[in-house]
Amino acid sequence: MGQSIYNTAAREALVSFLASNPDRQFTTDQIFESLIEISGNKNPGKSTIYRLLSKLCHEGVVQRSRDDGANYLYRYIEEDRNCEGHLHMKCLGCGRVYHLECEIGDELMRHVGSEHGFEINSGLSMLYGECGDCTDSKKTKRIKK
Amino acid sequence: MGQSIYNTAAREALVSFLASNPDRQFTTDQIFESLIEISGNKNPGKSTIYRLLSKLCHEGVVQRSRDDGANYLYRYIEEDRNCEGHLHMKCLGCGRVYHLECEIGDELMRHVGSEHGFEINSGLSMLYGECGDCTDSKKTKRIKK
DNA sequence: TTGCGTGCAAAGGTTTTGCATGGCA
DNA sequence: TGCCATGCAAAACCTTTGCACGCAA
Repeated sequence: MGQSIYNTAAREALVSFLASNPDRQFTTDQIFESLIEISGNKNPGKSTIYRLLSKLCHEGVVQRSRDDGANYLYRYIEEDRNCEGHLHMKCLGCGRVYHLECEIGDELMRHVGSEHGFEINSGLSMLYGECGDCTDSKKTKRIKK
Repeated sequence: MGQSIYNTAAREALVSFLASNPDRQFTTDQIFESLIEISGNKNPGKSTIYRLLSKLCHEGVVQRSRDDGANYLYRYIEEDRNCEGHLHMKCLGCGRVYHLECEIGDELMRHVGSEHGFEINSGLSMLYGECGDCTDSKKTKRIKK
């Protein structure tokens, strides 16, 4: 039924790149450029990357999403992490995704479910904002002026 | 400085359609088809719709966003409603957007800000899931079988 | 009458697909 | 050896833009 997966150079390069940045999302262009840096002149072609990303999504290795921006975003899903149960927050400054593994998140989902009749799918939901690192670096810049 | 706005048939048709569904998001294709139904053979062209939607976003009348899906989504912003302060939940079944104007949402944003250093932008954030109406209709269908 | 709005067609950019070849198991 | 993967180019798709004409104010 399911097709077998071949371990090729392109697949390995892509997965290892994404896996080394598990809390970041990348556009396809960012992926292309990064793989050129890593693989040199033997980098995989664009259609290969598109096809691999599509397969990895089906395999549950990678999550595809989209901002308000133009293009798709891909993020590696850590194997030992079940992201189904908690909410995520994405920093609009640096693009990092933070896991809200905290009682307040569960509480919100429970409350919304029981009081408002709305069952939140935490895996698909995303809160956008600015993380502490980015807020701090902005402050630093402001002081420097 | 700012350009003046002309009240044309196309603009009126588009705004009145979106305004009559303030809690729904539409793709451009859905908008095209709806305007054809409403306006008949004198419906506005696609480029006009695209240009109008772009202008309406700048005017703050419409909000543009994107799901995991392929295309842009547009939603009318109710005039008497300030959506900056609260979170939104979108039903994956019917596409409606619900406003979480509730203490628990504020609490989560405060907590995340003070405890995790992450400042949530509520206007851009979206929680996905299934609303009560859709859950109920599923149950009904199940019983009917 | 002025300047914005409109429609058509063409261009632009991203993603997908067809086909012949290459490579893993 | 049998499939799957790859690369190139072409196609498909959504969105934007140029240009001439139409229309609101």
